[in-house]
Amino acid sequence: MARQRHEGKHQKILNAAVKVFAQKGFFNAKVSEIAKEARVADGTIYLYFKNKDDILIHLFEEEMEKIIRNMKESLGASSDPLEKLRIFIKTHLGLVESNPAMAEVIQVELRQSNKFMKHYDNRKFHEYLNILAEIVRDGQQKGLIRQNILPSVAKRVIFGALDEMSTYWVFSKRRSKVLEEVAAQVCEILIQGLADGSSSLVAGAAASGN
Amino acid sequence: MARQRHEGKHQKILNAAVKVFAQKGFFNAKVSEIAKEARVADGTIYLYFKNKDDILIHLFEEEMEKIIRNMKESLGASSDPLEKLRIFIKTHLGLVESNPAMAEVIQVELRQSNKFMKHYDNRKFHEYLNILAEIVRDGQQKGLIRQNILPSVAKRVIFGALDEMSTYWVFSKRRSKVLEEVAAQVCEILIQGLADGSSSLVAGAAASGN
DNA sequence: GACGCGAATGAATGATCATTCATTCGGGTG
DNA sequence: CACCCGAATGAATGATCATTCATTCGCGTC
Repeated sequence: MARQRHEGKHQKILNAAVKVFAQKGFFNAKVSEIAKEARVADGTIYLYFKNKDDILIHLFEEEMEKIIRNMKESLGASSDPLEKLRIFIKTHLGLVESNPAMAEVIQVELRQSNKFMKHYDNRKFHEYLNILAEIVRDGQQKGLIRQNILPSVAKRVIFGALDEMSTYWVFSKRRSKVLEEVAAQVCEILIQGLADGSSSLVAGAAASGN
Repeated sequence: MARQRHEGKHQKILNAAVKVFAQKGFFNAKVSEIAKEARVADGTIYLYFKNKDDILIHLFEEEMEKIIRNMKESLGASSDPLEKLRIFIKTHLGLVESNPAMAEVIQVELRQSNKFMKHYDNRKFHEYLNILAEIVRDGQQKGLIRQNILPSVAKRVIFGALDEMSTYWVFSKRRSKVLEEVAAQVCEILIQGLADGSSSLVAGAAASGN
């Protein structure tokens, strides 16, 4: 059993960290708690990570990598930009639903990280945002999204909306089915908001009158 | 000079705290630094606040109160819900522009506060969000906003979008004039997104074709 | 079965701060 | 001026952890 797969403990520690960080927040989390949760000695943590910050950084990096890969794969299913937007939204909220603890950590600590780790520049997060910018740009080229909107603004409007919805959902204890319903509404608002009204009927999200 | 106006030091400490929290984040801020910034002895802080958390709570409470009062006043200028939305967006981003440090603290620590102060329930923040919900509800009654959107979802989509834009703007050092331009774009997206397309021409935000 | 060695342990260390409180300050009062 | 009292001070205290490292473990090898 000894001479463990290196990956084994590394991952075990990260999983424990997600749990503890989600529960107490990064700053109130004790390294010794993470160790306990991972069923590992305090010192062992330092064989796998430089320090407490380093744990958080790895959490981000590795999780964002998975998320980005997964998102790109899901998006591959369609070539229609508006449809892609819908997929993005549903996938994002779906991820939150399937791993609330991770979502909580990423949401809350992501903000923090801007300050307490001035050097860590968060490339991965920007890569994620830029998937959105790309979709918007593509939509503009195809005349489906209004030309006068800056993709860099749109990506933040979309992400911000999703993130705030997630926060709400993660913190409200009613982990009901509603996230599905919420996702649909967010789609409606954002897609109708971005769509170029001059091009005939918009994909179908804005079903109402018109 | 002694026997200071009580209010005097209370406010001086809060102002110092905003500066320090914005710079280092709540957890990395030392009480002694706040004291130094406020030109006050360490112990003096404890004559005005119960503890470090208490400083942050007062910051929230008092600032949100001002913001809410100010926002409600600005909104009084119009009775058209879509126009009100525009006003809300511009006012919110205007506040961020005029007090970035405060915005930074509220944005970042607001999230945190959900965790590290389980008891502090943040009524003020919800009050702020509910201004948005009210506008949306009103718009629905007047047939200007789509009926099938839950105000509770809309308020978070709007707030989330604004908040993310602010984060971006606050952190990017280019404090240029662009926030004005950005506000306009956010208005366009959100107003077209919420508006009931079946009612004739939408207020004017979505100028394009149609 | 004993030796070697990387992995793991967890008690001890040392720094860092929030908070306290004995002391001082300074102006108002008689 | 002498006294009072609330306000302010800041050095000292005590807790809390992150991190280290001397020691132990346990497998694989001969």
